[in-house]
Amino acid sequence: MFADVILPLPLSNTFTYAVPDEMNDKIGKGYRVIVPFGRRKYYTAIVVALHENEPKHVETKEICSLIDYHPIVNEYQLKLWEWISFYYLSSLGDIYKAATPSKLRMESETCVELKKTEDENFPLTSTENNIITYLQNKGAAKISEIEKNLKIKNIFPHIYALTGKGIISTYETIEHKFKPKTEKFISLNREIPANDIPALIGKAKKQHVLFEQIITLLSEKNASCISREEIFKETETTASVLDGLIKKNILCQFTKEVSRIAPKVNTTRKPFPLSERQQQAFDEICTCFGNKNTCLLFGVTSSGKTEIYIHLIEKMLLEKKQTLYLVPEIALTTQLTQRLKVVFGDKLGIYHSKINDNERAEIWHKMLSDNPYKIVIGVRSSLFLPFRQLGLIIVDEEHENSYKQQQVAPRYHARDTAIVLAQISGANVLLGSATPSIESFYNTKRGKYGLVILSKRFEEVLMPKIIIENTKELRRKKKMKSIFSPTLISHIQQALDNEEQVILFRNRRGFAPRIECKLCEWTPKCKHCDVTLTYHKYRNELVCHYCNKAYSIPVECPVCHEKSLKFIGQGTEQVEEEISRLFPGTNVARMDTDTTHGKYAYERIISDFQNKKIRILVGTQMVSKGLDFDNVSVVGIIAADSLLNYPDFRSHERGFQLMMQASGRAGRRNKQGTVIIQTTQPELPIYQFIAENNYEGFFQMQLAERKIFKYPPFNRLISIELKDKNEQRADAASLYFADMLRRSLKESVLGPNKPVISRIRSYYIREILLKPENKLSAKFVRDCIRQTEQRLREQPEFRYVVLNYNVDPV
DNA sequence: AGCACGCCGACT
DNA sequence: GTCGGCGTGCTC
Repeated sequence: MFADVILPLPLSNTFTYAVPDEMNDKIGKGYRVIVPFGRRKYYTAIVVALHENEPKHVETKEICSLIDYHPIVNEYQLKLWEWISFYYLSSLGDIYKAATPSKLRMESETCVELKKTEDENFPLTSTENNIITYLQNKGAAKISEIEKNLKIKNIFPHIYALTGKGIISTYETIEHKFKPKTEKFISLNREIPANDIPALIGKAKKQHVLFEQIITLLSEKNASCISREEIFKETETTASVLDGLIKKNILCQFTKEVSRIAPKVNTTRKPFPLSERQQQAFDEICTCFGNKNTCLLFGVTSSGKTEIYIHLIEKMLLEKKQTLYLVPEIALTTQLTQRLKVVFGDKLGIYHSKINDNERAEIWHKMLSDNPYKIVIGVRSSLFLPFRQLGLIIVDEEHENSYKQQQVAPRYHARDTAIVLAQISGANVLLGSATPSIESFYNTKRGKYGLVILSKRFEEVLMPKIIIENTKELRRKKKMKSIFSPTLISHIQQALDNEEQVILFRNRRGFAPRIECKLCEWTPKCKHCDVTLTYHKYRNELVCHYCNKAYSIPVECPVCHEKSLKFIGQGTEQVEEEISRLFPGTNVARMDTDTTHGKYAYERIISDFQNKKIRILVGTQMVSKGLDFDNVSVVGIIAADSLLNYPDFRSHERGFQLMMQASGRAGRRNKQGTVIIQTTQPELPIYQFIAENNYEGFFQMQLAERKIFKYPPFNRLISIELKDKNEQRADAASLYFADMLRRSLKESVLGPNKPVISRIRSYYIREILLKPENKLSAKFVRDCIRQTEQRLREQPEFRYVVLNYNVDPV
């Protein structure tokens, strides 16, 4: 028998291995196996097919070992992988890597050991001697470990040389990366009668105290054992006192496997009853699922969407089906998870980027077990978990661009992938948003998705008042004394006087977007990327936001030697500084990627703001996402133009969503909030739509534009990126590619173009944009692309040009 | 992706 | 002469 397997490498094809006879009746689809690949590497592969067709032209190797007794990836998942690979033009290996926790994929490590000591017949180099000394001290060691500890670059030739001389030998080890977590537990020694204990402890006072405390703790918990950690937490004792009792055999210590994901608290409440309007929406959603797969819940901010989700999940539980609740990375806050946790307790699993890999593996195993999570709340990648009985996928904030993986393959969109996963597993999808994406709303218009609307805020909280400030006019009249308009300043003052809070937006981090020479307008750029550098005041450095390289501030202009350089534009840092200057003594905090690096930094800022320790919060888009504050009365958008001026057809959609979401932060019960938008182009229709809270109008305007310019949802979009360190080669390859592609896809091929940022990390980039009409089948378009890729690779000079596809870029 | 192999320039 | 860098090719 032969098995086709997927390897965790960016290779598009599967590889065929011979199944050893003794594995014949144990192996199956979705099982993990260890296979040799290449000269000396072993990988964890996934079996995707079993058959009897011996591959021609290549000799098969044998599978070394079978890891599982049950499939670790089910049929539904493999189907989903296939679809992603096809639709997003990515390799199965990349998908396998993105889908599974790395702890489930062990890899081989070559170890070396000493066979005999030095032989005079062979003189040794100094590096070789170092290796031998290391092995004499350590015994056997992994090659990677020697390489790291002795700081040897490219160690393999040395290892070969030593093997050749017969001094060392090598062997392979495969490490199980996933280790269950263990903790040390303490219990009483039942064999000693309670009466004897005081005598046994003798005159050790602290031990007496501790012993009594442990007895109390055990009876409180009604348990027979307690972890060491907990003893130290609950009492004032030290390890030596505890160990004293263990030594006297009064207490027993043992190791126990514990779960990393076990919930610490487990209180549950019943879901709150729905309001009349919520109940109506709930019923409409259920009816909609009767004849449609997907439904869009269009509900303004704080209209109580979450409570409706909770009731839908409850319904799924009754039907014994699982729910996946997808949220954008940034929105997965303790606020939301706590709210679900109190209702669903340990039926709920949480899956996001900050949990470590051991926890991920544990969640995966739990999903495979007989008692899987009934509900998983998670980010993009939780789509890949092994659900068994998926009934519902909720995609909250469905318009969020962060649902699309952009940087690395597979570049999939979680919302669209969720819809496919639901089709495969017979589930429904509920999309939720206050500002739906143009695509999704269009899909409701043409009847593909159902639509349910919640137009009132929960408990009659008023929609905020929106003021559009013309900063160009104000500047001309010399009324702008800072980066804030007088109206904004007076509103902030008023809010502070009323003990209310303020949020200020600036869609750019750093102090000033760039610096410029006063005389010749020279601007410093990154050496490796084609972008201007951003000035960060607190670090006193210029930083490239593409590759993160930092530069020191130039003393003078290298072109004209002028000594004075000026700052152009304002970033969040400058907004923070200005506000502190204008309102001295007020607590101001800044939230952007620079201030939220630590593990809890983000949470800390949020909770400080909630506890009103912070009065004014300055930040990038981060502050607009999925947070509920009940005391914010003023939201200021400092430079709205910068949201709209991107050379991208989606910039207005994004700007609209961002400003609407930001407005949603303002307002509290019984009091209308105020949103102040500062712009130099108040005449743009988008501002009118925002001020009137008119989504439909904005949607119609966008739709008309997209139709004219052939953008989604009327045409599809695939961006093809070609990269090379040699600019001429990048040019030639992209021209060749575009010409070849035009033969089959004609005028839907645009470019090649030099992108706005045409060089990143020393790679020259060219972009070809494909706008195939909707009537062309996805298969036809992808076949054309794959064929063209093959032609390109047949040209020797283009073999190593880097090629990336981005299907449905956002 | 890794890793080997082969070619080339540059140092003890 | 050998060390280390980089281009090329292959992995069932």
